[in-house]
Amino acid sequence: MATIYQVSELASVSLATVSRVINNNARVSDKTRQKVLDAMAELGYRPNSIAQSLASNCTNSVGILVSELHGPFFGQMMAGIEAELRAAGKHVIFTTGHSEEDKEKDGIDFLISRNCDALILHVEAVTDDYLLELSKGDIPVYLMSRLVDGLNERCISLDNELGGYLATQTIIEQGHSDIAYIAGPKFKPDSQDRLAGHKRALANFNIPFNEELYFEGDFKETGGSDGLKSFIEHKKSFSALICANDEMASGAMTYARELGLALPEQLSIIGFDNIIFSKHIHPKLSTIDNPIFEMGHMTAKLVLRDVYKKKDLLIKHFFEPKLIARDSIAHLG
Amino acid sequence: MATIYQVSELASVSLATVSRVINNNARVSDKTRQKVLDAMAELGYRPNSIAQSLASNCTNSVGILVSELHGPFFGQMMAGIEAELRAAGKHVIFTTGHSEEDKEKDGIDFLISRNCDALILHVEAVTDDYLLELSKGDIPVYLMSRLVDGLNERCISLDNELGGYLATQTIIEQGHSDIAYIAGPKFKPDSQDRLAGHKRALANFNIPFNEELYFEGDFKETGGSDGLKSFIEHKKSFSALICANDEMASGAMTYARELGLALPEQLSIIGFDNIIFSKHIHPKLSTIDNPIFEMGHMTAKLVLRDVYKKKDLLIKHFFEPKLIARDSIAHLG
DNA sequence: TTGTAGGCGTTATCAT
DNA sequence: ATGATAACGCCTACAA
Repeated sequence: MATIYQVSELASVSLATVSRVINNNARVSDKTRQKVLDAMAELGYRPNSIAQSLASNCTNSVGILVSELHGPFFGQMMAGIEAELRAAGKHVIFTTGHSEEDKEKDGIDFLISRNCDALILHVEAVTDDYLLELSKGDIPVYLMSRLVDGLNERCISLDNELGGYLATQTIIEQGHSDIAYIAGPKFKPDSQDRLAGHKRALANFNIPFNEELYFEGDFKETGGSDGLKSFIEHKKSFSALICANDEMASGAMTYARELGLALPEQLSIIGFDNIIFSKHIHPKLSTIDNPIFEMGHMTAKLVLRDVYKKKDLLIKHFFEPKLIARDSIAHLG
Repeated sequence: MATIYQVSELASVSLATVSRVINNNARVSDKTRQKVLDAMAELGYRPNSIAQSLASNCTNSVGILVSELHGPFFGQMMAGIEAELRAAGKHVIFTTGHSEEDKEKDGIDFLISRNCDALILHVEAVTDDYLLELSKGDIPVYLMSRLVDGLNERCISLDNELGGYLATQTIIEQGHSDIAYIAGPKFKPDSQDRLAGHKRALANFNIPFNEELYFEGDFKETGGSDGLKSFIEHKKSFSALICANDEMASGAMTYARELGLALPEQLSIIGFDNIIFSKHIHPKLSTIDNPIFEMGHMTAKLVLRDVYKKKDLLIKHFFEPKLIARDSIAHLG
């Protein structure tokens, strides 16, 4: 591999001049520049990015922590981030936190040790205090789908409360009042906010919240089936089921069908996230759109603006969910 | 940030000694080691991985190129790779190729420029010759789901031909002989092999291959619906549909239902890949299992063994697909 | 076992 | 506009 030194020799100029044409951040005469360019071409020279990083203290890489690498939700999120960053020549190091505090911290340490220029985190288990502390460090930290007081400028998030409200409102407006709710894990902010929205909608329509029609799921298919099973075993009666994400809605549907329930006639279901597959579930799932791909884009833009000093980037910190009405809700009465 | 030099001062030893305890690759007396360890702790020292990389010519990072970051297939693949590599302290840089030759090459260049220790590629558009040439370079290249002559030791792949055979055999054994086939894009090796298996099975059972019941899809939901639509518009008659992946099967099912077809009674469908959602499709999709998560693991192990010289790693280069029988195939006659 | 010193390939600050 | 030269933080012969 050719080095900058060999290029400078072949072009009969100094090291510094070659560096200047590489970064083109200082005036170099056209003649000299051409000589250098030719020499680089002849040698097939490529700058060594590691050496560049060491000397410039900038690695051009941003570390991303997601809960899982697979799954429709994180897939969209990563795709959004990568597309934007890659176009700017930055690269992206992914790691996982699996929604567990230790693993999240471990992942963050891992990313820090790689000298990332910035961190984009989708963390769920770690405390706000930890994040506040982390933000005092050398590496700027950005948060997706999580709002931390004092870090507002570093957060890109969805109005989950509104989403929760919307879902419940939709169900109520179709005439339902016996409504079951399968939430996500209690400790996750997304779960809490969606549930809060649900309760606000109920209150708004004067429907009491019924603990017996509440189940804490896991945001996976099993959460949906387990929840529905639990309601049924306890002989609860309800005409509609709200699931805090589409995967649980999907699990619930599969289970409902095993029970022989006609969907949506005997049970209306609504999900949350609008993952790609939700329109291929039968009946097509009504859900709340979560623009996670756009949010990924936006977070990347935020990093580009703040860390890499790109100009003219419009940042939107809050995204509004909206209803996607399909076929999984029946009108009652 | 503390440097190795400050640690050496505080511990009153030389730079070299500190380096030795960091890498513990040379004998250091327990007393000295402890002094150094204490000093590191006191300063909150962390080695600068960039400097380590420059000096040692090893970045501890492996570059991964996938077609897409989202999607159930690549999600599983990435998760498999990351889990294994992360456990070994290596990090992982992802980028995308979008199944287009230019973008794939571009992605590979991008990865190379980051001095990855190895490349794991899932490329579909680039030629074999290009890969052969690439392999002559400094960075070892590993291939997933693609077999290139001369690079066999660097490939981890699935017997797609067998999978294609299995799918078709299953359908035939249920009494079907009018069988439509929606393939993946022609240029993708996976598509070609699955189709080859399909044809072999037909031949084996003395069923002629019917061009009119063949459609080239795109491996996405739309491919399935478009294919089915095309068959129907041309008034072809068939009782079973084989899709070269689950996403197309899902798209086809959704469309079939829009047409009012009873599934599986009026149309049997089988997919390929066994993505997570396939069991939540209604009727539950029969399909061919593609152990892509395990293949990701295995590829990572291969890199660990060959590039990072880990011992005792058993490598399996070929994976066999197997049938997952569920509810989307009806017995005929 | 421990220390010395040169090198890894750049960037960046001075001069000139 | 161009050239010396000192960082950047670490690894690794080689020497002691």
